[in-house]
Amino acid sequence: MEISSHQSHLLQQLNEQRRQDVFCDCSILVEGKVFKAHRNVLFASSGYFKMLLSQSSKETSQPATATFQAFSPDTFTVILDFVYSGKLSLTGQNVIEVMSAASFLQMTDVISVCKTFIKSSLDISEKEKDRYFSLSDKDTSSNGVERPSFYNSSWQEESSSPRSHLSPDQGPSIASGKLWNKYNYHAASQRNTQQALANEQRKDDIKKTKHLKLSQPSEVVHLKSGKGEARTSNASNNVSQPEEQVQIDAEVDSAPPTGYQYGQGSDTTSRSFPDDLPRLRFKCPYCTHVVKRKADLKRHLRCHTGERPYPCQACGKRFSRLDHLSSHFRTIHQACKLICRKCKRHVTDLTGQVVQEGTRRYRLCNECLAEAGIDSLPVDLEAEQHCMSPADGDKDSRWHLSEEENRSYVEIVEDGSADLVIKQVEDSEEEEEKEIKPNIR
DNA sequence: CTGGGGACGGGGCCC
DNA sequence: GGGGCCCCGTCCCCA
Repeated sequence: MEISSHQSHLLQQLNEQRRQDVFCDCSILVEGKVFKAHRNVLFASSGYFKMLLSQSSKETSQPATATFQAFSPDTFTVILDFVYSGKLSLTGQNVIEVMSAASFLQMTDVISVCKTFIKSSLDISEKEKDRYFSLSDKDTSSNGVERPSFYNSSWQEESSSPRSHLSPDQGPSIASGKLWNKYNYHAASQRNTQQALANEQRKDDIKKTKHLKLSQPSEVVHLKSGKGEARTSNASNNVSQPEEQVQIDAEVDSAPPTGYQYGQGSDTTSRSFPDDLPRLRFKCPYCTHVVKRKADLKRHLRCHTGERPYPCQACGKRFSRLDHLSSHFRTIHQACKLICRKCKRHVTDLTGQVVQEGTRRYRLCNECLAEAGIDSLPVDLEAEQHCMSPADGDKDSRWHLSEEENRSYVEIVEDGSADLVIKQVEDSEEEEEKEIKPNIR
């Protein structure tokens, strides 16, 4: 017979004990603020504490102490409240730091919840989501491509040293292995619930995976994109992880590095920062990347979550960043490069024309145009209309041309290629920008 | 095999 | 502080 209320009652009691400092045998110092807790509870809730406390378990007579300055007391309050109540008080303001702290403390459940929170908070209109998902649905069943896992190494890098002497074969400690499996489970289930990624995404993922497998910089530590991920993929080869971590942090905390220790040497229980260390960094919970601004982290997180909130209205391709979309749009659909695609010569409005191929546009100089013999072909408005339609057929996301632009069109369709259209260059590029930009959001 | 084009991630700057 | 934009480096694909 099972009494369902027992667990919550027990947790309530423990929480009560914590509040009243009864039987608390553990102190956590976060930026000067002391939190009291029970080592049993911490041990059961956090991979970090599990490691930490198992390390100091021999000295149970001594009250355990941990010091953190990697996150704020407010953040730790949220974490600790979760530990003792199962309730996570997330807000748009604290989610990044809570996730970062959870990552440090190896609390995969919290990370998962934060992830979900961030996903749902990302500024994606429902319409776009629907579009995205309808695109993705086609491919859901076949989306068997495993996305690279980044947390594994993050764990190992952040698991400050007690187990770092393990040989690569041994992999993470038993505890971490557990966590890792659990995390995989979450990641997989989340992937299912958040819908599969579109074809394009899959392709990118495959690319990433390939990339990860190819890159094996085992010693050099970079904070650059790709490298960090590559390193994370190389988790089995992590004998030098602690050193890397130190190097990363030294690099990250460009402010006086002296006195800043993180997971090295025997002092695994504390991280000492200079008091005046500027808190100008946001650590990615998935990899070792650290950025200066929260907005940059938000941007960076998309490369892990696969979020692509910016669809190209012309071809349907989705981008994780608006500037990449803009760049793509200018390059592919606006023929912004004043270079003849064939002879690579500089072209102007007078010396060249814009050629359209499907939704793609580029420039050709008049000579190459004549050479190609496509200046005497009939106009095919229907084909033009067709190729102007967005790839996914979303009527609301038409990418239109300005009235002026349409007026100035001289569309010529090449024989056998219904998509080839030529437009006389007016080079009202600034106007094009004005006209089209609002649509690319 | 190689070079070009495009995608993409990071950093920095400006507003 | 955040968004937008630009530049740069890297990677991948393809002709």
